Amino acid sequence: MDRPRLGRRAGVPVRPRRAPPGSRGADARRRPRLSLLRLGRSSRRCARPAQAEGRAPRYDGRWRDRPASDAPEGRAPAIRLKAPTEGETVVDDLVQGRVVIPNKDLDDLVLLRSDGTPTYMLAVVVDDHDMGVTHVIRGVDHLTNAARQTQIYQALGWDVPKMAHIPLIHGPDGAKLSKRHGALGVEAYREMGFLPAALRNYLARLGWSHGDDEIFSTEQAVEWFDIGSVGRSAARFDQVKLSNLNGHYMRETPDADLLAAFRTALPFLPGGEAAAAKLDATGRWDAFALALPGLKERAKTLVELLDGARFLTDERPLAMEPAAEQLLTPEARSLLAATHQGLAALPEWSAADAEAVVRRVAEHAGVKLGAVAQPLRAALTGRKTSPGIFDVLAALGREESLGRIEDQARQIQKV
RNA sequence: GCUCCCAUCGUCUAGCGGUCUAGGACGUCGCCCUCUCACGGCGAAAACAGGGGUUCGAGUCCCCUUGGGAGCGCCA
Repeated sequence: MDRPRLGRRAGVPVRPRRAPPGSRGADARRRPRLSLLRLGRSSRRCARPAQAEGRAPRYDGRWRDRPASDAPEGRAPAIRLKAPTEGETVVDDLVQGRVVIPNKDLDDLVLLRSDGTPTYMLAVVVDDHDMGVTHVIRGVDHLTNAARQTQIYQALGWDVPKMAHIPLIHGPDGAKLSKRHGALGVEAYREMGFLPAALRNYLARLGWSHGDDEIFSTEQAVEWFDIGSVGRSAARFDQVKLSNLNGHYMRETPDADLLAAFRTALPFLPGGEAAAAKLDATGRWDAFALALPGLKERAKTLVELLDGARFLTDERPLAMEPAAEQLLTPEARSLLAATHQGLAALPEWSAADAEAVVRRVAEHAGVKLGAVAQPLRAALTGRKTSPGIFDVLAALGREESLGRIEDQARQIQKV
């Protein structure tokens, strides 16, 4: 099989940074191969003359061509690669194309520290070679490293694996993604209520495309993906678009599956623990399941879903949002009283039957449906917006619904 | 400073010399649907960074400018 073998992700160490001197790891890694290298050695202090001018410090090669016998006594030297000074090093990159770096700009990198432990550059090369890694895919920030590592491969006489350096993702403001600019771990996206499939879909589309396809499953992405169609320019992370995509996924996910996803994500959502406890204690999960179709239509994230479902666990008497309070005029309250009467007489409790009652109340009063539905929404949810009011009625159930309506209708007397 | 990379609507992108009066998606703005908010439907505004070439013909190829980005540790 010609399956690509990928090594560690860039930046993720596979072993302790510094293996204890004499440990197997460090030793095994430096003993046999280094004899193959053309080595330079260096003094401990590397000159940093140009720092003040803003130029990066480079090894000046002071020990490069001197015999080992010249080395000062009692000083542990670092071992550097004796890199070519002429010509150029070529990285044939699957994404970046043919990248040519002049050798004069690459200095002799350290292979072994003065304490004998290998550096990242050496370790990666040796490791990848030992593991039979065929493809190295990482961010463009490693492009220069690719050239340096290529030099090590060449010095060792090993085949260079295929390289692909993909663009970095930038923040919404165009600055590079940093801790301050939204560089977050996956857990953060879970806490924000994003579905894994939606996040994968969004991320896949960043810097890569398959014609005009915007929404595709992970399986399709795997099938379609082609490293060659990865672009070379950096993309900005757009959380609004992620949200839109997530909303799409929520709507498309079958209720049972979404419910399961919600339950597993709940402990990670802000206030989720408390909400879960409440849902468990009040036995309102059934109501939640009933309301889910209407709820998911209105939510872009699981966090919004949770918020939308709050009316299910709120307890009587409901706290009214100011906007909802305004809906409850004296006229509205008397309409609620009439609605309560009609609803209470219902032999069956269903969304359809409730709708018939409410429409009849509106008709008799000579008002539009909204004039009854809006106050009803306020009474039932304490808010100005919610899923369809008949679905709310159905989800809440007869007893709770009538109780909440009564709470508000009753206040007519007080006015 | 040196080296390398990038450049199409606000954003993600399609485009791989003629099919581009530049397509799609998110966002924005209208209209419709409607018990609210959403969803959905319809429609609109919105881009080839600038300048030189090459070519019968350039968003597509080359060069320069400008603007972004990355790298330049005995860090990974």
